[in-house]
Amino acid sequence: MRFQLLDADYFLNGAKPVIRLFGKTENGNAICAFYDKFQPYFYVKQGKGSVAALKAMKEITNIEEVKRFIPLGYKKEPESLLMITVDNPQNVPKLRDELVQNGFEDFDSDIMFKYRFMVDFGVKGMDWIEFEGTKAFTKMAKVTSYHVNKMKKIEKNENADLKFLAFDIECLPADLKRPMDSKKDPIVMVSLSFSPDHKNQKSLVLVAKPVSSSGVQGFRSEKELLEEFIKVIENYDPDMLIGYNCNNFDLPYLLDRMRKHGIQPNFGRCEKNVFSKTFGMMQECIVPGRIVVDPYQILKRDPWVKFHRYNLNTIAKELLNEEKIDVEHTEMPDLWNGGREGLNKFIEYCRKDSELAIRLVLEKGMLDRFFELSKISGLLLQDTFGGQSSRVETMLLHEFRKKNFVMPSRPSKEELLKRTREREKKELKGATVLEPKKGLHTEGCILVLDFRSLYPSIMRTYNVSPDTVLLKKENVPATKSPTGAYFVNQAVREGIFPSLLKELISARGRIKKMMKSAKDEEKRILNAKQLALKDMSNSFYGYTGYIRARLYMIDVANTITAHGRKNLEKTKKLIEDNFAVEVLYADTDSVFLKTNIKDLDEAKKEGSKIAKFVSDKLPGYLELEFEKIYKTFLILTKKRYAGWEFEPSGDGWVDKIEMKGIETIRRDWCTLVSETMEEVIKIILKEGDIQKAISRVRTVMTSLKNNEVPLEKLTIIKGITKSLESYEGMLPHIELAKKIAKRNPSEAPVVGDRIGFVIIRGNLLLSKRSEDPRYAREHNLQIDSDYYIYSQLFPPIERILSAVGISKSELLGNGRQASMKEVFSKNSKKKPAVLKGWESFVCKRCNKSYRRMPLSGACECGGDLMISYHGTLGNKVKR
DNA sequence: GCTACTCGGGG
DNA sequence: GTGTACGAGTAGC
Repeated sequence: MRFQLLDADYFLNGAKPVIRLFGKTENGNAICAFYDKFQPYFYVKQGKGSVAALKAMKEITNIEEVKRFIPLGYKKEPESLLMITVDNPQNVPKLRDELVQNGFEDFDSDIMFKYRFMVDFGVKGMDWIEFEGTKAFTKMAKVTSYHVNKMKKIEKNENADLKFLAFDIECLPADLKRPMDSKKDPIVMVSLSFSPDHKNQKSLVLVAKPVSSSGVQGFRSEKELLEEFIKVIENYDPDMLIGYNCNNFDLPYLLDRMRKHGIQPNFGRCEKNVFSKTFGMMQECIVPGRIVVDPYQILKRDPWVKFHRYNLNTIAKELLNEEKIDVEHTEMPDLWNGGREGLNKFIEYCRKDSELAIRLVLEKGMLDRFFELSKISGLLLQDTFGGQSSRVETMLLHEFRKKNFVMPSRPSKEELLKRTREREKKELKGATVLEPKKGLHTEGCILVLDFRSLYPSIMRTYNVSPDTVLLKKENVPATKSPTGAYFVNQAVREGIFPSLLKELISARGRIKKMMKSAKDEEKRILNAKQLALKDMSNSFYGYTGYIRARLYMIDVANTITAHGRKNLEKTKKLIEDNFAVEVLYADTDSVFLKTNIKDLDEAKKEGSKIAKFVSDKLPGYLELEFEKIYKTFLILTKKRYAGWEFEPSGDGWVDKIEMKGIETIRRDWCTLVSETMEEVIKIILKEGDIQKAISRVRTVMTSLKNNEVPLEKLTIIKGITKSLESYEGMLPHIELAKKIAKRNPSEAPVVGDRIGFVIIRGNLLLSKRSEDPRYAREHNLQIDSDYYIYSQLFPPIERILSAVGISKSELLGNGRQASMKEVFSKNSKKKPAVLKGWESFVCKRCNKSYRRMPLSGACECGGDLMISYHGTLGNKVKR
């Protein structure tokens, strides 16, 4: 028999642990395999511990002396350790603690039993397993089950056919002013979406009301509804249970409501109930034998793609070009209690949410990457949704088993504290970021070159690894790192990290080659695989500096960044000494070079030439690559720039505006600001016309003054995070919330609401002049154009324009106007004084503020200028 | 500019 | 479950 491993756990048969593997066969049948011949064990180093005490412990079934390497620092020979076998996994923590108290040092003692098993059998998550066994008749699984005698991993690339079920609940709040309360507020609806179809239906909505129609099933009570929910899941038997934010909301809520009605939340694939665990702010729900997929959590943690907001509506709009049905949660009670029409709307609203959730997962191939991460790291699919460190550690565990290493325990509270304190003295130094040549660059193409996987290459080139660093001076061939640490040469021993990286990188190379001839489905999977490999290779450096890592080694982390800094310096020098280009900027692993080449193809040639030249002169695996061209480039500060990018594509070029670190969209800006910023940047980069950019801003200012901007574009949205009374300061949205509450107590905003407001004209304090846009329109209130110009529009626009030499007063039209020639002239040596950050020059007499010192040294009105910092006036400026 | 704290999603 | 868990953005200094 063969199956693909989806989930695993264990149960006790008397005192005997039985491993339980859940999976899917090649025919798409759910299956469960039991293995009862595996014993828990861990290692200790004797230290000051007493072996006699050890032998007296009755839970220990065997003690064996073994030789193992400990991967903290280079050791020539393995050490003598005691391998302790235990009757029951549950006894391990207690025993371990006792032994540690007794002076032993523990290893491999906090590895979950299922992973211990998988590692020892060389099986990773989503692997295919072939086994011999006999059919089992047991209550310990609800799917076809077997007792396994022999098993092994087999090579097979395809994935089994899986069943997906997405769900969404709707609750009815008893009190609209309070947050949802699972003790009081019932679940009135649950929608389910299936893939493939369930009984020829794509979806189903269960409703706690006696209504029924196609795709709608009514019930007399919440209790009956919940019981049916469990039945449908059991009946359909999905592998994946999908819900948007279901880990934090839907599932815990369902569990609470089921508990209230005395319903066992048993909708996994065995006798074990569904449960949720809380840690810190997060919750995670476990459905034994199935995989809980929460698209919200997956998207939120995705390091490659960022969204402005992560609510289902925004995400569905961005990814599926589809929106939720428009129902405010405050109208839910009315829809529920009103007529059939409202109820239908509510039902379809609910249905749509689970449809969107399942479509996100399936149409966007959201799980592809995690299937591959699972196969590479060894984690069960469910666990790949978590952090990077567990991926690294599980992969290491597999490698350690092969190479005779043991795994140190997770750091204790005390150890964490120690590390934090140590960190204050011996900080983790980061990468080099060169001070950029600020401003607009349009004279020639800007070449961007960067190092192909810099940190992995460094680790491989210099054999940097936790198990190759010399903890004390030793007489072995070793190389000194820029930090002064020594790492043994590869000939002595290839480090575990470099060797794993070698495998990951060469596997990625193979996959990328295969991708070239692949298409459609195959190509998609290969792409997911190569991304997962890249993800994994990039995790190793960060892991060594991650404070909770089992193999936390700050010296190793520091060595890596030190090599990176040295390498970047060397690269800069090599380029400056040998090519007629100017290094405008460099950050970590990339350099930005200004050329005088106008032609894209020629620029590309030059870029490749420089990349090759540098790569040839750098050691080992370090390789500089030509990445892209910017025809024009605007850099404001370190990490903040925009460029008109051209990327080679086939025979031609594709262009786009690329922005890094320059935010055009922020929650606390109205859309007018975002739009204007984008336009301004586009004009500057594509047309190189700063005057046009300025006049664009002036046009916006004018239309603000003339009341021509629609209120939607001026609405600022802020959330209410606590009760209105508990706000101490004056905040516009809070004052508005109070106003609304006074006008119409039934609409009073509550915690969690987001308030949209505009600022209207008047003599009151700013925060008192916030108004509901609808109310403002109905009562024909005028907006405060000055507020929008000076407080909203200007700060971000000014940051951009000041980088191209335009001051605020110039922008306002009351200062000297910079001519095109002047703006573009390369070296206007007579630079007027320019202040940093939020500083400005303010006239003592008329209060006019200047970003740059006027040439006269005084204000237009003749008044003295003062330096203002954060709005506080400081020293008088000498004329 | 830097640090501390808050909040996210869900109804 | 042989365990553990964040990070971006904003307010406050």
